[in-house]
Amino acid sequence: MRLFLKGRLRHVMSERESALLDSLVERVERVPDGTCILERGVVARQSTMLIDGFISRVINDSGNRNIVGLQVPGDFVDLHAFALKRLDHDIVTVGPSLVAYVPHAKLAEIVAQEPHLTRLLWFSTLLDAAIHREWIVKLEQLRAGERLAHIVAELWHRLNFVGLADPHGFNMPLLQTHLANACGTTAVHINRVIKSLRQKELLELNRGRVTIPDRAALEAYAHFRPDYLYGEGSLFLDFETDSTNP
Amino acid sequence: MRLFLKGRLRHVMSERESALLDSLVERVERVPDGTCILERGVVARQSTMLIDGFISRVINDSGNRNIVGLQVPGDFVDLHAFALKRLDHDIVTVGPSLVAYVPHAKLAEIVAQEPHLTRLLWFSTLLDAAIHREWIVKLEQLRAGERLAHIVAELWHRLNFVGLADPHGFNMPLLQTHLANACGTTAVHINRVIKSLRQKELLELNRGRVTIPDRAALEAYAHFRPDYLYGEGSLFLDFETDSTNP
DNA sequence: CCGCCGGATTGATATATGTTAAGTTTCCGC
DNA sequence: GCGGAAACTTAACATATATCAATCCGGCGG
Repeated sequence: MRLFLKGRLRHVMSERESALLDSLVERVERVPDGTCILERGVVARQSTMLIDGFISRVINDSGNRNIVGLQVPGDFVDLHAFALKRLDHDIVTVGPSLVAYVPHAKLAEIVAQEPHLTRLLWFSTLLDAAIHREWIVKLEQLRAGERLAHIVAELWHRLNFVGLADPHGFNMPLLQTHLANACGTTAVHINRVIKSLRQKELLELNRGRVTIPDRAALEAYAHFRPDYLYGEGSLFLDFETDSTNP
Repeated sequence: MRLFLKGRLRHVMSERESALLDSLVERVERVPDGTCILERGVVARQSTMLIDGFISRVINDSGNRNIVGLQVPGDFVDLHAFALKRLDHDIVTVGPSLVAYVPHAKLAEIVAQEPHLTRLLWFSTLLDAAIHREWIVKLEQLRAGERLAHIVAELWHRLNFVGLADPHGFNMPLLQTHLANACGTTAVHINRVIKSLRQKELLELNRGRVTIPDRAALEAYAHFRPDYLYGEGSLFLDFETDSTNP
């Protein structure tokens, strides 16, 4: 779990807290592509940390598989289920992944005894909410090409936080179908849009690999501003104000 | 603050906890229409409970005022700011409103001493996240008319939880411009869509008042399923499992 | 090596929505 | 009650995207 909040608030977590978090893991498991780890409406007794691979948040409606969020390594994917108990969406792997499970009983002990760590966990779930909000803006305001560029820009930054991006792109298991579902458009149209971005030399997309020739140009095209990701030195500066640290 | 989580988890909150929450309020204030209560990027030292009126979550981008969420009485609007410290969006009143402020220092004490109540507060922020996700689905999948119907259906349920809806509609200060910004469309188009819904007898929209002739029909049209709102008896059934209650 | 299959690509046509512009109604201060 | 601003309404036209249909391509099992 050493990737948890890396690039974000890792520095305000003490070594003791890090070790404590590690000790919560009950089981590590390799899961194949397309596995539903936690289903909408089912009572959850554990939450999942993503160690390797990609995970999508999916809401099914009248046959459509809408992707409402994407998770990368280091994300405490369904920590939401600790407070919500039953999720409103499915948690589905994209590509083979490695996950770690943390029982809710142990999280309850943390909440009872570790206010500072509790607040960090709470923070990490609200980070997801901030990302949701940016997706809403993206869907309200951008057109398909810009939406795709926005998702790619976001993924680059989030993967960069955990050391999985390089200056010219990153590896990614998402198919064009997934990207279409995440952009609120069709596979046919996302394909046309990819072609157009390729011609503009903003983006190259091959099986499993995204290439970004000029990241600044891509981000400008996507109206992307990274501050909502709460990376170190951006929106989040002074966590310790009126601290709950013991 | 007696409206907080009403219709949702109010029943798992003890009288002691309710009184404790009430005691956190430092100041109650009447604020006029269009006031920005908390601005993106500004360090927050208190959070706001909405007592009366409406509040919008707004993200400005290149001149557009995108509404990424709406809050109704009983909502602990910017509780997110307690864990995030700086918000990624603005909190803006729609119509004159009555709000109560809770200092973060007092919330920090709650986190340190009241694990059960902490978890309820955490829950309420994740409820916002669940609503964000449903908005994402709405924007990905529905067309403008269905989006508008969806927002109206959602508002009816949320207002109903706190006793502010009636069987045939509710009062609402949102202008057509607001609805357009929340549906990711233009004021001109939202107007066309309102006309069409009126003709279909699904919706009547006058200044300050929404009339719903046939709620079941409206919800069917909007593909609306209320379970993501975590009303009593829906997704959220057994909060006390592996409880943190002392 | 062949054939198959899932994913990617391209084309033609239909539809929803954006844009611009002009008019109408409602509200509110004077 | 009058004048003006703000909100709402309608129209004509431009464009992005959906839909339907066909083809292409690459990996993989036989």
